[in-house]
Amino acid sequence: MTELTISEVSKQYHLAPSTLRYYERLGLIPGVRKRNNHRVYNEANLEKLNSIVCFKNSGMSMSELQTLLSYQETGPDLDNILAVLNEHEVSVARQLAQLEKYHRHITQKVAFYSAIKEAEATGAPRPDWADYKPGDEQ
Amino acid sequence: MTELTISEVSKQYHLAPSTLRYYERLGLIPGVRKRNNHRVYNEANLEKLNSIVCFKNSGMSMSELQTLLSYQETGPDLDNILAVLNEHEVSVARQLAQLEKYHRHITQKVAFYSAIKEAEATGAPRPDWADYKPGDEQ
DNA sequence: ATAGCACTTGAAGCGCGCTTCAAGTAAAGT
DNA sequence: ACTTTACTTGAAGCGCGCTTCAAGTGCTAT
Repeated sequence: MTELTISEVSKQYHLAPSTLRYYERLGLIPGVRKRNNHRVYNEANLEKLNSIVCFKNSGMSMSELQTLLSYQETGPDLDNILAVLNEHEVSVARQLAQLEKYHRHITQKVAFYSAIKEAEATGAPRPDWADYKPGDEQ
Repeated sequence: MTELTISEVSKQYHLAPSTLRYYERLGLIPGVRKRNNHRVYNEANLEKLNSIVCFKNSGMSMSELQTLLSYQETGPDLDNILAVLNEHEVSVARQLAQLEKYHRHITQKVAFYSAIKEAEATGAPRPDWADYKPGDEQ
């Protein structure tokens, strides 16, 4: 039975206390109890927070999060939850693919500029970006 | 010798014309020519734009981009370019790892709620999130 | 000539996700 | 008794990345 204060949660999750209060205000962390008017976070609260961090950091907006979490309160409304989750999964898969592309682009730029530096040092001919440029497919 | 108008570039890159002008204002796309006071984008401009999109969408801020592109004008300043590029590559690699984790979390939630729906339909016992929850390592 | 269209500019405005602020409270330490 | 520490609240403010706006320019079609 873990019970944490707001500053403990803040440190553990790398979120400012103001952010935690903000999330609660939006209705994202319902049912946070208080002792002497100070917040006390239980495991259920922290699990919600885990989800919030995951969804938010994977590109879900606050209002989408509100919608999703409202489906979990009322019912829970399995069909709507699954619809949102599936849609978000697709979105994250797309982001992953894009980010991998960008990562390749960046490593190629690193290789390119390293090659220029090499050439500069050895007096060899300047390399051509065309030889490094990522393919433009899609 | 490709030459595109602002609205053509806008469509091709899925960026509003106002965004293209904004980037230019920030100094991110230097040397855009004008014909009858209308912008004409050449291949060099578009290549810069490609880089901007890549770096921006992989989490680089506008001011970091300004810094990076300033290193490319003056010199170019290979050491500073490489420093920024290497740092950003590390950042993107981290983002990729995190996003993969989030993706796993989300697919597990999908599986969990699908299992609940199944159980609801068949009258089987309700599944337990503990059996789906991603490991909390790190 | 006159209208319409595609652009131009500088300045102001906007939405999101927090953050900061001033003022208050309640328990613990000296 | 008084201070310190750790929170509380509602409201206002902020930074980023654009976007919108009003007013203007110059080419083309009727």
